[in-house]
Amino acid sequence: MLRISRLTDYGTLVLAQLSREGDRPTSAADVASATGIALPTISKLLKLLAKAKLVTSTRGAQGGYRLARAAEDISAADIIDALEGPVHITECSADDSQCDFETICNVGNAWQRINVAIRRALGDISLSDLQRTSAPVPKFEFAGLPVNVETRGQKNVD
Amino acid sequence: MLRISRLTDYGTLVLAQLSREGDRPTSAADVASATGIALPTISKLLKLLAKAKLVTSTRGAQGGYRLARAAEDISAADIIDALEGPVHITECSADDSQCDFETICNVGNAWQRINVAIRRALGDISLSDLQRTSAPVPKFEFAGLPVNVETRGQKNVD
DNA sequence: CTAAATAGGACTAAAATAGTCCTCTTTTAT
DNA sequence: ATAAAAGAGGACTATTTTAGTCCTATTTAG
Repeated sequence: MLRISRLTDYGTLVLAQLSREGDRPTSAADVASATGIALPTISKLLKLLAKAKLVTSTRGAQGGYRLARAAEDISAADIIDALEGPVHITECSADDSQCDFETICNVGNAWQRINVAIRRALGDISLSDLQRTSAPVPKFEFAGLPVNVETRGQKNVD
Repeated sequence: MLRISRLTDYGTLVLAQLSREGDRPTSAADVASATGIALPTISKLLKLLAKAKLVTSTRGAQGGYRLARAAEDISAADIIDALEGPVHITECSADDSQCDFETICNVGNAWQRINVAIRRALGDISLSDLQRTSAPVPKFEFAGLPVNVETRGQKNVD
């Protein structure tokens, strides 16, 4: 649950790689060999990322891709939006959804609001944060009580 | 993305319904008619919720289900765990996973740590919070700056 | 003993996801 | 000019996940 797709995970690797390459265009093939992910998949990812304006492309020989802006200015939410499209935490969070249980549904919009909260938090985490091994992780608060997440030593969080 | 399955959404409705019924056992059929969800589906859900110890069951005539503990003591994370099982935000967050890119992977465990953070936050939201139409929603903080989520007026959060 | 329930699990259908491939266009270098 | 290197765009297939249904066994109240 609360899962990102594998493509999004790969996409993060791809962006991190481009970030390391700096300003020169890097071809999809180079990214593929640097990451170990199959070229067609990399290619697909880069096209999606380009469409989302997270990377810019240069065609032709010596062409390739590079980050459209600094790694600090690309958020986790940007990456997710680019690669997973407009998906909602529940079906009825969609604007045009026809929730059959609307009149019965007693949970109101709580899940949706949780979704908003999560997305906001993800908007504050940058690609460069993701790249740091000891990335600062968002601190959550609920009802005024901060929940410190930095507790380590738990390997499996289920 | 960051999606809960439809079953989890239904499951929340089911639990909310049991919460309203109070202490007397309610049959799957009654929950079905109260929520408008098909009986086989309700039945499946209640079995999963029972296995996860969120509801207790009484067999036989006049039997049914009731909440195993107060709505205040059932968290959003509990519900998700019960209905979605041990799923991780990325494949390599699983304890026993064999990540082929382990040596290359430069994103470290950031996504996993984000996952921990989100789950922690969800652990602090109770079923009774979910039931309140104007449920308090978790307040997220990042790098010391609180992000207030209560901004309304945005219909679609993509 | 019978009817009302849950328990458990097998099974099917539908949908989302991942991954591959093909053809076209653009650009650089010779 | 032209060939080669690259991205653009999209169609297509296979796999996996999810949702939903159904059947049979077991338990318990009356």
